[in-house]
Amino acid sequence: MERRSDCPISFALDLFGDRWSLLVVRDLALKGKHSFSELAASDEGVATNVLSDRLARLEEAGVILKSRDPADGRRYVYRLSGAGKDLLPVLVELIVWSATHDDATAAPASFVRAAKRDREGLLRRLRASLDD
Amino acid sequence: MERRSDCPISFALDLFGDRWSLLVVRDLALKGKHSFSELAASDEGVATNVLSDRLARLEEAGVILKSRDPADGRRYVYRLSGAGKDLLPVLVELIVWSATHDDATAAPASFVRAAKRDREGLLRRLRASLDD
DNA sequence: AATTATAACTTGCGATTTGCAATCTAATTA
DNA sequence: TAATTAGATTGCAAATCGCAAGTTATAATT
Repeated sequence: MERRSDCPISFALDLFGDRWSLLVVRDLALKGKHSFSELAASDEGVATNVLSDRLARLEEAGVILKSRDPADGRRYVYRLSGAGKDLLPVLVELIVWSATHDDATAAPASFVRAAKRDREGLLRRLRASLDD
Repeated sequence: MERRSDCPISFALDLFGDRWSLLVVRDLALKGKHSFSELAASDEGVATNVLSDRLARLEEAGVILKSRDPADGRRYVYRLSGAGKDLLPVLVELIVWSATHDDATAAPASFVRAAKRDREGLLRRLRASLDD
């Protein structure tokens, strides 16, 4: 992907400005998914070629790490890198925005409340849950 | 656009999960642009048909407001709605992420510093600058 | 050992979306 | 009234999409 300008927002959109990349990050960050087949089974129904492409892009961009599953050689384990974990604040803000402006959203009320009242604490807890 | 699931992140991506929508929001929120031709002149070089489509989508979604320019009947004035202004935190987090993980980014250091040290204050100031 | 099943891709293909250039309409200016 | 400008539309090649089928490697079953 060619970088379109030196704008930081443009840079971020060059990496994950599409309808799928941040869903992969969401599943790794918030849903405890780690394998291709788990990621492929999302509610939104990613096509496997698209998932494969996004995983490769995100790995290339240093957002996710890919390693073999020591327990099953057919599997790979996908997890967030440091840069990937740093996307947690972005995810949280997207959740808050949708929870505020979309009536039909399924964001847990407790999550949204925590995001508004104790953002730092929530982020710390989310980060900690990824680090073990 | 058909909604893919009831997930709040998915909902947000259905609205602006592409390479251009948030650049339009950026230009309205942070660059003081208000007309089609100003938006079309962005560094990233949007095609006018794409810009036209994104403006229509964002207006339909209630993120931007479109009104005639009282001073020039050929022009329209585009500005952020309340929901659009609520995207400021998302933009800020994207800027912080890119500033942290992209060496070539052009994010003003003072902006990034403010975002990290006094997030609430920065958001308040940005919001205030949009409300007049 | 041979077969069957599973995980992660990859390929093929029609349909949609994109970017770019060339219009087009309406309003303004000369 | 002629030329210019703003915003949007159209045509078309190229890229990307979703879906289904195929491929390769590993694991489980018989």
